[in-house]
Amino acid sequence: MIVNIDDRRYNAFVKRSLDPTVRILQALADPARLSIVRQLAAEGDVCACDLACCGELSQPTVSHHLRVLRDAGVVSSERRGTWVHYSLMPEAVAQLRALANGLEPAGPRPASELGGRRLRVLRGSSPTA
Amino acid sequence: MIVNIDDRRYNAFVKRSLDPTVRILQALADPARLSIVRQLAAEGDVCACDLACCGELSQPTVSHHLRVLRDAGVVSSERRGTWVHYSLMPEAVAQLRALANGLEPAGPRPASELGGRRLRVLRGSSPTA
DNA sequence: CATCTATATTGACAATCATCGATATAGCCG
DNA sequence: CGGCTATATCGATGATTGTCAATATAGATG
Repeated sequence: MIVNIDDRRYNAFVKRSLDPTVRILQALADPARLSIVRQLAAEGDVCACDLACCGELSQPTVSHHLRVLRDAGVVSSERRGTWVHYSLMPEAVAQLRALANGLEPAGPRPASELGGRRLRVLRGSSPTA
Repeated sequence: MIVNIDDRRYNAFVKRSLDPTVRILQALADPARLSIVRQLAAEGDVCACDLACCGELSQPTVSHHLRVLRDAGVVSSERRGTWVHYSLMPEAVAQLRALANGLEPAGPRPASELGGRRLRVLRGSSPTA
């Protein structure tokens, strides 16, 4: 495979598309989409035509947001006749909760435990000292 | 104030910048920034020069990400001599946890309870019927 | 089949973003 | 002061995104 971009950009690209937690966060990081997700959480199973954000955004835009959410695994869709009903995927919520848990007060620990390395060897004393 | 954009775009703009939860999600929705935040959660108080992502990204890019995180209230910074130490803000984690809690299994409820409205009045039977 | 409604797709466009190199600022030390 | 290190800012650039109007698709119904 021949790629015309340098390794840094390529690594950033791969990283961006692969981490499922980042995919979920990206899907939620929009006011309209977060609003949709909140409504789905509150009402459980909502027809696309009943989404509140429809009042502010055009129909194609809402459809686009729903696709982003589905592609990220945040919502699932089911066709019922003419209508399409959307619901929140519990796995996505679990993933979000897991993230919040993982960010919880691990508290400061001596850096020596963690084997951290820095860019260059420093002359003076370590900043952690 | 004279604005040259239509109301929809303006509302979207206002919404985007105001909701603090969205601001936090936007800050976290990047592989490099999530990696930084995870390292801060694990190590508690990290000098910028000890951030692992420094190995993959240029120094200005890391600095940019740290600014985004600080502007969103996700991290705080403290200068110690030559170095700047970053740490996670507990309020941001709490906000994330609150979001996950709010998205928890509210379960399906009859739409009539919620007073939902739809775009147009339908001819046939309601999709929720 | 014809028509209507709900939803999705396409194509375009402006805005935002992630990234970098170059450069500036700030603190340490000899 | 002068050089060195750590960090921030600037300016540019290519990629991504949010939005819309126009159009297409799909199911129901007459």
